Amino acid sequence: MVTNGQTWVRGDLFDPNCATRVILDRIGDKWTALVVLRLKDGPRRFTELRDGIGQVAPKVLTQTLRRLERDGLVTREIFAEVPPRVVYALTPMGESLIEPITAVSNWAEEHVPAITRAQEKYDASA
Amino acid sequence: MVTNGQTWVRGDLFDPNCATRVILDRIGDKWTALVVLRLKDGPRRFTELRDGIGQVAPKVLTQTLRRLERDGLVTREIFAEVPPRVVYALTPMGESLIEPITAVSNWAEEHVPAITRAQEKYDASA
DNA sequence: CCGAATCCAAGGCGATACTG
DNA sequence: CAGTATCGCCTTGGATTCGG
Repeated sequence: MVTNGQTWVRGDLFDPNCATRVILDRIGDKWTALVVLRLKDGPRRFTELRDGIGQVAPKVLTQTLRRLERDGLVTREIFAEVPPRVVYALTPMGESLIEPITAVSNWAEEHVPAITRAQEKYDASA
Repeated sequence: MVTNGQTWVRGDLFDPNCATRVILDRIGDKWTALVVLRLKDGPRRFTELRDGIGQVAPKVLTQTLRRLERDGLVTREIFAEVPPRVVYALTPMGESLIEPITAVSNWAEEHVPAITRAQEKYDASA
C-alpha cells in the first residue's frame, strides 16, 4: 500500500517493517489511548490532561502529546499570555481514532469479569 | 462494575487501578494482537505461529501465549506424540476480540499515508 | 518440536527539580 | 502554567542455549 523507499506491503501486518505495525505499537503505548479518549470531549489544557489522567509524569505526557501532534492526530495551540496557556485538541483524523479505540476499550470493560474468572481458574490449577 | 476487594469502578478507565486498563495494556503489548489475528484463520501450532509472525523469540511467544491462555482467550492442546505437537486456538471470548482489534488495525492501515505525510511535514518545520 | 533457562539490551516510564 | 533537564529503575523484548 505504501512504498516510501522501504518495502511496505499492503496488509502485511506481520512484517516488522510494516508501517501499520509501527503505528499500532504507538497506539498501544501506555498513554496515547487515554489522551485521545480524554480529548474526545473537547480541547483540553496541559494541566487538565495531566490531572484528568491518572498520575502521569509531565515528561511522559509531553512525549505522548508531541508524538500525537507529529502524527497529525492532535493540534497544539499556544496562547502567549501570562501565565501561558496551551490547548490541545483532536484533529479530524484524531477524532476518527476514537471509534476503534472505544471498541477495544468497551471490549475490555465487558470482559473484565470473565477474564478475571479465567485467571483465577488458571492460577488455581497451577 | 467489579469489586474484588480493590475498588474497581465502572468506566473509570483513568484510574490506574482499573481492571479495564490493565487488560488494555495487555492487549496493547507487542505481540498479543498479532497472535490473535493469526489464530483468526484457525488453530495453529507453535512453530506456525513463530514463523508466521515476524521473528519472535520463542520465549516471548510463549509468554504471550501463556498470558492469552491464562486470560481465557486461547486454548492450548498438547498431543503426546513424537515429535510433540501443541495446538493453539481461540476460545469464543478470544474470537470476540478479533473485531475490535481488526477495527484498530484497519484504522492504522487506512491512515498510514496521512500519518506519514503529517510526520514529514512536522519534521520539516523543525 | 516445544519451550524452559539464562543472560542481556533497550527504552518506556517515572520522580524530582528547575526555567521562560 | 507548561514544560525541560536529569537520573535511574525496571519491565519488555531479544538472542542463545539446552532439555523433555
